[in-house]
Amino acid sequence: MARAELLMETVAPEPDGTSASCWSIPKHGGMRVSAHLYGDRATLAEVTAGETLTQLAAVASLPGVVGPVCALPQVQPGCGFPAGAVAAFAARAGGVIVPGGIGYDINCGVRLLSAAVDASELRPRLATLMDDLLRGALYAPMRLSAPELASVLGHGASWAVAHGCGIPADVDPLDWRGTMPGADPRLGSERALVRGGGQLGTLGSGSHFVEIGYVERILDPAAADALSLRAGQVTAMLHSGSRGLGYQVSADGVELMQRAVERYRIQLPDRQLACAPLASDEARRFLGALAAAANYAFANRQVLTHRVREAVARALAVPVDALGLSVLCDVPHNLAAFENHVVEGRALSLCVHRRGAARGLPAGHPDLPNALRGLGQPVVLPGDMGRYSLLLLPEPGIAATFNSLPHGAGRRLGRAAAHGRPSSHPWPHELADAGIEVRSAAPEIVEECTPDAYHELEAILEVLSAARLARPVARLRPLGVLRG
DNA sequence: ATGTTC
Repeated sequence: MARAELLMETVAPEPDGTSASCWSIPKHGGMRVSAHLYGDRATLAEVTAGETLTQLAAVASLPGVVGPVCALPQVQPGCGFPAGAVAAFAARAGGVIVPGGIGYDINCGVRLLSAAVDASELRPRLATLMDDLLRGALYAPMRLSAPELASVLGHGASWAVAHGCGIPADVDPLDWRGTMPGADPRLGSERALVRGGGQLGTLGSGSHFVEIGYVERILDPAAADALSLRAGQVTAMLHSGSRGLGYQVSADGVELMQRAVERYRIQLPDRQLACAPLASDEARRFLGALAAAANYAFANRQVLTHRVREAVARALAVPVDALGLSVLCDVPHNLAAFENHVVEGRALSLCVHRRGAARGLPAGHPDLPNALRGLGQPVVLPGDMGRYSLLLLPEPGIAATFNSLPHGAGRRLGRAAAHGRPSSHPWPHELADAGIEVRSAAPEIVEECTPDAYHELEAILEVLSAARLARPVARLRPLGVLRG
């Protein structure tokens, strides 16, 4: 059957009045649960044209899955498991852990900082700042001894704070306060340990970035006030993960699970969805390594935060303390974690996999720190470096996605497709004209980041608002971008 | 995403 015909038969607005912002893919073939797709008609058309629909159906057929499998607006085909998708599994129902449902960059995420200083103060020093960051934040690794690395893997962001990178309050807004529980510092792989020893405090390449910007517009004054956000103030956003260590843990995990699939005789629709029962020894080993790699990423973003603070302070010739550059949020988007959810009136402990998807806890959630209990968990939604990003707050409807949001604008064009663009698109000169300072070790990376390679954030926001997943609090505008 | 093929 042609894929378009399959979609015509299986995707339809729900009878209970679900709007065009959420589409249901009913169970068919081997699916154990339905899948929900959040998006406008254009998103639906993209999903129809590619592999995403098949991949969603494959994920929805895995053992112990608790529906619905959710596809967020920027969803795209991934390695077996779509990027921008969420799937939850119940250990008691034979649920599994799926390394492919986390992604190769374990606990890759985006952190947002906001400063007490105004953008007008920074603008004259911007070029100097970006040159400084290019030298100091892109690749300036800390060398860790084996015991030091073990401590990083066990303690995450707090290790970095205890070693001079930041202040204790930095970890307050972080999930698990920056220390994911259950970490096994042995990782189960010597190679992963070797790779981790020399990369802490490095940004990474590809889509990883540091962006210096400012609050362009407040969209929800009461929420912005509660977060001490005001128009004009300097922001810093950084996107980085667990580097070679996380990659190795993930690759080791896929290999481990491919053996587990045979051992437990799991029927797989796609080899890349290799998995093991959450109750198995294989899962126990992988989950320990996963938490350790997540902690490495938390520590990495903390070290990078320290580097950014030092560079901004140097640029303005003020002490670091005077910047008030505080952590507004730190949003992992490649992770799996055990969480309590209520599904069809039943309280369940679920292992929620978020691949290219953020977690956003709604107001009142018991896992929120006291300071955010009444407001909900702020989530930054990065756009592209020529336009803007958004700060969001979860809305009550977010329970429908297991408290998940998209992780950014998402690529519309592949990185290769963004190369060799016609001269009618004089990117990146447009950025210079707009006063945005771009730095990268590799010029072709900048070319890959042309705004037309990304989805419109506005269209994503419309879907999030219509589905009552989140509301916008502030719009952030870039001033300078360092691309890995 | 990734010492982009140990």
